[in-house]
Amino acid sequence: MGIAERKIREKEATRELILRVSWRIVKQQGWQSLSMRKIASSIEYSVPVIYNHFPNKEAILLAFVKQGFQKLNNALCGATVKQQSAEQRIEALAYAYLRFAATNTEYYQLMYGMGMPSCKMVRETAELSAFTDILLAPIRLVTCKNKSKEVDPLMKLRTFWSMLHGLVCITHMAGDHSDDQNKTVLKDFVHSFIAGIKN
Amino acid sequence: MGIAERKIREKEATRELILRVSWRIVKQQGWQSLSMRKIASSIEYSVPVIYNHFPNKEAILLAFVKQGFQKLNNALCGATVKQQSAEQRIEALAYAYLRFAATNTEYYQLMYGMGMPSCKMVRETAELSAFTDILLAPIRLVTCKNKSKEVDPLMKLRTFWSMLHGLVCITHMAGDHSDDQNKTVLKDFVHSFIAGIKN
DNA sequence: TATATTTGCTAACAGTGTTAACTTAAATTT
DNA sequence: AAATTTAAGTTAACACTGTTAGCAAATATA
Repeated sequence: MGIAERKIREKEATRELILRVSWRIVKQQGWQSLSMRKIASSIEYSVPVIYNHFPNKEAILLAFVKQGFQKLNNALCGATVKQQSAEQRIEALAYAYLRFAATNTEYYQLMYGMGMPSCKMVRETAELSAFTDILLAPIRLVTCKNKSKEVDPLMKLRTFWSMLHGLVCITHMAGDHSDDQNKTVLKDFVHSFIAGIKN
Repeated sequence: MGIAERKIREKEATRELILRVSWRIVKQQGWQSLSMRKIASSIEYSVPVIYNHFPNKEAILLAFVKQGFQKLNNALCGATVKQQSAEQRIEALAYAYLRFAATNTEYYQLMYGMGMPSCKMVRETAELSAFTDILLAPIRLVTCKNKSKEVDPLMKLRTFWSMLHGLVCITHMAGDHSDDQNKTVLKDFVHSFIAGIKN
């Protein structure tokens, strides 16, 4: 009996439809003004139908958070494979991170700006732990190589992440998307960061 | 005729009452659930009265943003006066910044988390330009001293601010308020930052 | 074909920010 | 002091928001 399967397929289809129209609304009007009624009218169903696919509005936004981290992870992975040394990889990661934040502002805002409920989220969502793993890998390589000083890779990860996110925030806030200054700041950052874990 | 003056005084009094009860609500229930009706019932007036003192709700929150930057500026100034060298001042600023963010989470969230309308705000609000001046002063001192390389103080300010804010964000997100790790990361940051502007 | 189940709808509840219209109180002018 | 003007504060509404209970219709199972 393929009926059940067809139903599952249909359900999945409308679920993705909801996400698709939601994303269109987010891009057009900002995620602040995404509403259940707007979604409902876009998918040409009544409002309660949405609740058959998502427990609440937050779950829809959370889906985008995960989607965003997946995209970010892909971008980061794509940036590392080309590089040879761990140091070059770290630098490439930093550039890729900033490029992602600059070109996917809606995603980035959702990923970080949603009132930061992330205390539990960091551990629970797979996409986020994958993200930290990607950043951690080349850091581990460098820290292991030089055993003169004992440096905690997890601490260095935090340093690196703080650096990147801070730069994105301030850049975003200044409304300055001329990458001139940013690249200089980033270069500055990355080089001193790498120097900090090497010696 | 002191009537007009008394009226001005009364008006100012209820304005401050609005801010006072609003802040109480923010601290108790979070700024997300601050509402005009809650404010109205707290001040024992009807809702439209609030609009005689503030054009809209955002203006109330903006008042807290300014208040927050004033408090931050005070904390930063208090931290610098004790220090002798510019390098020590920079380090003290960094610690004071993190301490402020840790102890005044509500303020910090409002100052940065309000959907970042700050594009115009950065230039327009006096408290923010005062803030940047405070950070900029010791940076300028160090950059001027060493004329071997030409470093842009404004760029270094961005680097410094990014560093601090990024660290606050990630710390906040991790829900980790044990200052052990943070202090190590911050020390790491500050030293490499100072090294970056010296040579 | 009759029964059970899922699906989708309308309408409502309890909120939100904001504002127009009206009443009451206060201050000014005659 | 009385009449008029001005300011203050109220109620009630508008247009939204997320969420859910109750009911009708379409579908799948027995």
